[in-house]
Amino acid sequence: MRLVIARCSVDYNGRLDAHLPEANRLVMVKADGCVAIHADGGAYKPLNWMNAPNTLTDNGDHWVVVNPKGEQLTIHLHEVFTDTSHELGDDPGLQKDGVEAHLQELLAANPHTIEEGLTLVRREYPTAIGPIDLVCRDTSGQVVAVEVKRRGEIDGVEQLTRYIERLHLDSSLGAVRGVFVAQVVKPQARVLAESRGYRWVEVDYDELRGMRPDELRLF
Amino acid sequence: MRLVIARCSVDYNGRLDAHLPEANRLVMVKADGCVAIHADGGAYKPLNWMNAPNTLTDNGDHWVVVNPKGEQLTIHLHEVFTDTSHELGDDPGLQKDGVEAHLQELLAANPHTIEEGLTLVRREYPTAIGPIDLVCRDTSGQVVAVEVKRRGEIDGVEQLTRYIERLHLDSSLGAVRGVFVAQVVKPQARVLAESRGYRWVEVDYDELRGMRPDELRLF
DNA sequence: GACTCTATCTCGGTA
DNA sequence: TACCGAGGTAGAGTC
Repeated sequence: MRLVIARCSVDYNGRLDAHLPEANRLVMVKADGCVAIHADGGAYKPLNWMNAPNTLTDNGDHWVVVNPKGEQLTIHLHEVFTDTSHELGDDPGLQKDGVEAHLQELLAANPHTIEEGLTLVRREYPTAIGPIDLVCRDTSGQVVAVEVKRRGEIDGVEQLTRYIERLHLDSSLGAVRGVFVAQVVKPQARVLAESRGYRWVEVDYDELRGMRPDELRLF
Repeated sequence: MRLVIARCSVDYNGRLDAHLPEANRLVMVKADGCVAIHADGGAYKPLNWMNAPNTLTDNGDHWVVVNPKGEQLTIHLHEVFTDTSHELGDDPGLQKDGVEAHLQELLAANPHTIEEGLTLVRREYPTAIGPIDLVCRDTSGQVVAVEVKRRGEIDGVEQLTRYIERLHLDSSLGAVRGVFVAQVVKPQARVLAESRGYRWVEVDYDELRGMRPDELRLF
């Protein structure tokens, strides 16, 4: 990793055009070739960047970084304060817990928390346009398509709509009902879900995590 | 900006739980307090981070960063290789050109480029499910809902569909027609737009930019 | 390679 | 502040 502290100006021409006036910044070049220009604030996102794969040409007072798509980043170095390099080696990577996949697992193990009497038919039910998070049956035997989100927003309802359209093509399933499940369902998503005739349900992640899968046998 | 190169391990507990095993990395602390841990690869995104506002407690061999929401980042420093600080000062910020907002402005000033005789009723027309980019009237007086995208893809057509559904609830507007506008309309989006009965139009950004708003008086 | 969907998305705007 | 939509979204997984 190469770290350059410099007074610089930057131009990006690619998916859009962007310009950075002259100022002091950090230019970071990683081992995989990707380049990022950081100001001394503004979260983790750099002001400008170019991801790998790319080619960096060092012309002394300015660097030109181009990628195979023809996007171009030009860094003018007006004054270099420090320029250091460090060997970091490979990274073992991040271990995550608590993302949507986990929520979906918990709900698959406890479908009654979505709706009393609901039983799981299949998780990741395959369709031509992608897998449906959960397919269940209710107490009356009707098929219920469930879309799970961590945060329930409008495009999740669109997703559910596409899946239900798809299931309706399969006449063997009969009428299919939709349920939209999330930790939080946003107002706009509620309106849209209701207008499409879907129930929406908010679930508590921590409560679910505390449950044993066999709790459903109590019902 | 403080830059620490160190062998470290990291734990994040907040919106999810995440753990980074011991390895050599860059720890970046910006003037606004935000912290980012970078490996020597993997684009510009850090492995772990904590945005401002937060408070950093330096306990020597480990740092604890907490934010007002109760999220917590713990950085264990097993071996520090370098630890440098740099005064960068404020950044003038990025100037962007060519984003959707700009395209929408240009089209609002020149609705006739979407369709001859079209006149603007309102930009960012409010509905319960979000604002419609442009609402216009055509020469026959019919209301036309316009969705503007930089890149015309399928979800833009879905968005337009939702808006038109919504406008149909308002009987005072009469029948509403839809037009999908983008610099490039992808094949799948064309098909979907046509099947829903919407026109789609590709516009030239550079040409629009060269226009004066008063050009529409010529028509 | 193209498509789909998640994300500690980030970021900016607005009510 | 919360909510909503755009993004040079990036990145992972699947087909």
